[in-house]
Amino acid sequence: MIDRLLMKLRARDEISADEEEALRAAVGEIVRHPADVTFIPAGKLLHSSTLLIEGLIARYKDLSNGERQITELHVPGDFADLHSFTLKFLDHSIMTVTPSVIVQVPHEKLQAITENHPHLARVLWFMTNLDAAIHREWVVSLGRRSALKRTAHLFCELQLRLGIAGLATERGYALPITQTVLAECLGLTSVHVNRVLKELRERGLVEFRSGRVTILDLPTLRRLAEFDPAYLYLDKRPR
Amino acid sequence: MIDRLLMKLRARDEISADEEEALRAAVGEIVRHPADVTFIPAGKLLHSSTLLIEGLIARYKDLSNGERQITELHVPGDFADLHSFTLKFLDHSIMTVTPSVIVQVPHEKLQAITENHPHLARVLWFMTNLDAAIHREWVVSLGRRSALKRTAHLFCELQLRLGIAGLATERGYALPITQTVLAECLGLTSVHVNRVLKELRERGLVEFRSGRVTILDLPTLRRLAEFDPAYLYLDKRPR
DNA sequence: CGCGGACTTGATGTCCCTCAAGCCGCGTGG
DNA sequence: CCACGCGGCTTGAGGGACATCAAGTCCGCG
Repeated sequence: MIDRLLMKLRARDEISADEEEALRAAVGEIVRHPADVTFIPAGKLLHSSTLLIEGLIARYKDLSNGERQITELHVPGDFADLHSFTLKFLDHSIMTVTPSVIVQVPHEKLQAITENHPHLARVLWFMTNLDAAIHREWVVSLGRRSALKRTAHLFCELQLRLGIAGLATERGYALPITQTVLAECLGLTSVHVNRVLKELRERGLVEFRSGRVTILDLPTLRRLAEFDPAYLYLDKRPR
Repeated sequence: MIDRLLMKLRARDEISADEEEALRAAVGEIVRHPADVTFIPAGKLLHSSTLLIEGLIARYKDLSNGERQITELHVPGDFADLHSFTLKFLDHSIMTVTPSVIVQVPHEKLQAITENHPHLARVLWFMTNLDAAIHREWVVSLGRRSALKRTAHLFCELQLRLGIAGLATERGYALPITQTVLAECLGLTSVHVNRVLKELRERGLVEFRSGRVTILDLPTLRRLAEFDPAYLYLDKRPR
């Protein structure tokens, strides 16, 4: 059940059998949500963190004019709100993008981990810092990259992150989301996302159709996006 | 020396005398840097974290065309790279924006804190999560707010964050940076920042001149920016 | 006194938004 | 079985926000 989490962690650091056991012992029962459900509203007091097992979920903020900005897209193996352990409530909401399977990890179990497994605690801290690194890359994309490069960059990021979880190859991956959701990630309108997707397709770089990303030319796609995976910290050194 | 850090922490949680002592014992010697110096380049292996005592420093990423995006602006009392404790190296660089005074906190001292002061460790973890929350708000600004609102929002954010450190009032604060640096925070050109500043001034909301932000009408400024300070977590509850 | 960096302003250009229409696939119900 | 509605996708025309290019001003400093 926590296999994808372990894959994600072990892509960055050693996790002992003992630590693995501690993680397994920490997870609660399985919960299923249909698509498009906000299951954690901003500001709500939280007592557990959400580990995504299957599906796609998004962190987002609403604006007064009804627009929405997604601040991070989560893939299986991600903690969607590990940071709620120290924050207690969130400044943003969390919704399912596709039908999803999650498990809850009570904060008291996390607390126990911080007390009994200092290295694992550091790894968990690292995971929240990894989210922050992803945020920073999105800041750069939104601030300085054109719509085309920004979209290409997101496809590159998801290819790597899903790849770690065993859910993507160099050829592509399932991404069953609408162009509107994509637009909410990219700070664009769905109309413009549509035009950008057309151009990426016509350039022979990547195709996004019927819930699937098909990568046609990864090297060129990465060059276009100026994609440097360093921010995903996919090296293995002690944390 | 770490007074502003303590102010920042105590705006969010109780810090015991014991914990205060542990923090004081952790800081190394004082270092001074002139303005506009990158003292932590991206990718460099780090063995200590940087606490800003005086001045302004920025986290930023360079792009291939020579442009730059600042991902966070740090004020006195902020750790600029507390996250390097778990990341080991950074995905971005850190530079001084104004002449600055910093102290280094060796990672081994942070490690000792995590082992001997679990609550303080949680507070430090919280601090890195607070940075992530600020990143998210910048994502929202860059993705969905107009240049005018975005600029107003940044002035509101800095007013609060500097206020906690005792460096701002409701009337304004020192911000000795150029319009170009402001533009690098806001994902704009300095030319357009200039026009935006003019409009904010003419609307009677805020004035930015000769290194100082003078707030003329804080309530209206906040309303324009749709500024909701929840993301700065300025309530006091146990972490 | 002259130089350079920061700021300011105007003219023009472009990227992306807005508005609008049409299409397609799918589920629902007569 | 087809009509219809609806959400998602697609495309065109026009507009607006911000970028680019280009001067020119202001001011501190050697």
